[in-house]
Amino acid sequence: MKKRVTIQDLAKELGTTPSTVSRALRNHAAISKSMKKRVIELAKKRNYQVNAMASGLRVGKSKTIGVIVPRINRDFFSNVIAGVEDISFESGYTVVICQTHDRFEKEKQYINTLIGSGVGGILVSVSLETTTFEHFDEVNRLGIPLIFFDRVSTNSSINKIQNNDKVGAYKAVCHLIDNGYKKIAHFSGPEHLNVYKDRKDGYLEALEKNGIAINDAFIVHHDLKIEDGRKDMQRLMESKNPPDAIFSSSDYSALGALLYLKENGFSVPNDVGVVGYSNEKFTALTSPGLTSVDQHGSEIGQYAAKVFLEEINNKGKKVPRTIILDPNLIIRNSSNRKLDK
Amino acid sequence: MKKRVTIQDLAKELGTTPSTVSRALRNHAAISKSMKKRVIELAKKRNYQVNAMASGLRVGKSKTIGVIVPRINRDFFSNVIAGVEDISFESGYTVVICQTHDRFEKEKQYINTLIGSGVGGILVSVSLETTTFEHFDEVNRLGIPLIFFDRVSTNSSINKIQNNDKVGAYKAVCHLIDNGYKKIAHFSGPEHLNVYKDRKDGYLEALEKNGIAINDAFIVHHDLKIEDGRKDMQRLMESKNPPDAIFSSSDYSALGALLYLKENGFSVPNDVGVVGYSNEKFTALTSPGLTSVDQHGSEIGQYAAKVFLEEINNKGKKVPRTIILDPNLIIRNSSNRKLDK
DNA sequence: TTGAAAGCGCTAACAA
DNA sequence: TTGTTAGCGCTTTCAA
Repeated sequence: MKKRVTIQDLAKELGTTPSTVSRALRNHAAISKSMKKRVIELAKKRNYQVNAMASGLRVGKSKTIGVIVPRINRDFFSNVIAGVEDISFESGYTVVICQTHDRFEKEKQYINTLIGSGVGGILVSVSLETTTFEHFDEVNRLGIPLIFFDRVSTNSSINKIQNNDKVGAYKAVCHLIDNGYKKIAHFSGPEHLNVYKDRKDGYLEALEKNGIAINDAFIVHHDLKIEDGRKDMQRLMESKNPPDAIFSSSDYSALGALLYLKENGFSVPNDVGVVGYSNEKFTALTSPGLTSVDQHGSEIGQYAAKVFLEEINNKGKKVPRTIILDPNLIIRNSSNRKLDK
Repeated sequence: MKKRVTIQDLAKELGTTPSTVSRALRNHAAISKSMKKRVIELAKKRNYQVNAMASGLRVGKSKTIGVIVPRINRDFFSNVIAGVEDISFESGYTVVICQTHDRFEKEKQYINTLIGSGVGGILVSVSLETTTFEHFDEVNRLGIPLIFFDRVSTNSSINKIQNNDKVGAYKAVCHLIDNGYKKIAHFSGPEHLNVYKDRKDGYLEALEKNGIAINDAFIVHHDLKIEDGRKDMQRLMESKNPPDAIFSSSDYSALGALLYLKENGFSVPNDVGVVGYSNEKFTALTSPGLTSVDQHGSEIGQYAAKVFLEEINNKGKKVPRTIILDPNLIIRNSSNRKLDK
């Protein structure tokens, strides 16, 4: 169990000093070509690996980006992460992935851990349970670049990368209306999260614009899990006035609804239309395929990383950026009804 | 943009020294109760966060575990990660997740980055492209605990947590035979990976034990993606001697096969039976549901983290552990044929 | 173009 | 039970 090779070891072996080696390794302008060559060759030969803790301690931060997401096994978030990795890799940043499992406490802990580990910046999509944002104060106080994506803080003076969820929902509901559905219910999540609020607004606007009265009984708030969708679909279908379509803010509760309907003899899309949100991979595999809204995960991740790099480069200047993408409706058979004219 | 609070700040404010504060924060036995109380209270009040870079530099390593997986959006791997998080969290370790996207180069880079960042240990499931293991030499040389899981090195003197893939495959193929399938083809991955080799061995053994001749044309090696499964299923079905069932080492290529069959008028399971591997969530959602083999992702992750913690505690003593779990066959309709007697 | 020296924040051996 | 001191490996200012 030998010790790791340090800059000192290299300097000694080359008959020079740590500062020169350090500069050579980082391609400093003042170092001669020949010295750089010697240093880099020896470093490779000795399998030298820069000690990120020492370097980070010295410069006050490390070359890592922390990404905090609710869950990594959602296609949207894993696409975001891949997008972040693409961009940050080119600039020599390592991505540290943290999943909160939608718990507020976990989110706070990760923020503190990331601060403590000296991350260069933090990209975050907040947990379902997050209603307050004081835990980000310290990040700002320390001047650590902070970029929200998807589920963002309502504070306007922050960096955020979002989908236009209202437009996504609007497109989805108009599509249902175009297919002849008139009694469209909606599964929504906690309203303190912008994404669910905006999708609900899109739903409401689509109904209004098309002259369809809003029925409060058709608006259901739950945690958007498969079982939530199943249970609430059952409740709605067993009610006196059942809906003829469901627009869910999540593919998961849409899936629950779809499963309930199929298991109970309803035809989808003929009896009931179903539309989800996020375009999870499984939406292409259900029978019928589940219409959904694609959120450009990879692009969101790339933008988030780019905004981070901008912040790093314009250090000092604070010009919060907001980037909003228009999501795409992906039409599958769960909502594609043959209209009987 | 104020500086972060340090141990020195706390010491000054309390009229004591950094070492006392440091010890109090880590609950050192020699510090009085009253001092601990004062320190901890002030730390909380000032929102003190230990500087992991300074601490790590001092003790030679950080309280993080690096987990390297091929992809985070596979249910198996995200379950493993959740398992690792469960255990390591209790011991104050942070989990750093790295995905190689099945690239050897990425794997090497992450190993070096993790070494450089001073991780306490590394848990790894190697990439599809990994055929050599020299990139782990430095990890061992530095005495950093290294635990392989699922896709492991063939070296015997290492820690590894695995499923018994041979048994999993054996169960799957026997199940097909029990359902009357006689011409069972197999999709396999690169043979240098233990998991694919073992699953193939299980497949071969099941055929032999049941007196079914092995047909080399039924054994297909590819990259196990959806498109691979689709293409090779087409090739097999269009051949002179098509199979009546497929056992795939991956749910993804099994899905490809299933889609091809459905799109081309074959009945699954009546004409052709299909069994996959890994019990991805989507296997419950296809029509028919895809029979698959569950690999206990969460348990694997928990064991891996536990073995890591053991290594840390028995520092010096090297007693490589091997833990092998028996996977479960999850029977769904893609292989559940009504036998016509 | 290179070197000397200081110090980032923390921990631990040794001292009191 | 607490304090003093040195130093982990690196970067950077200042000097040469």
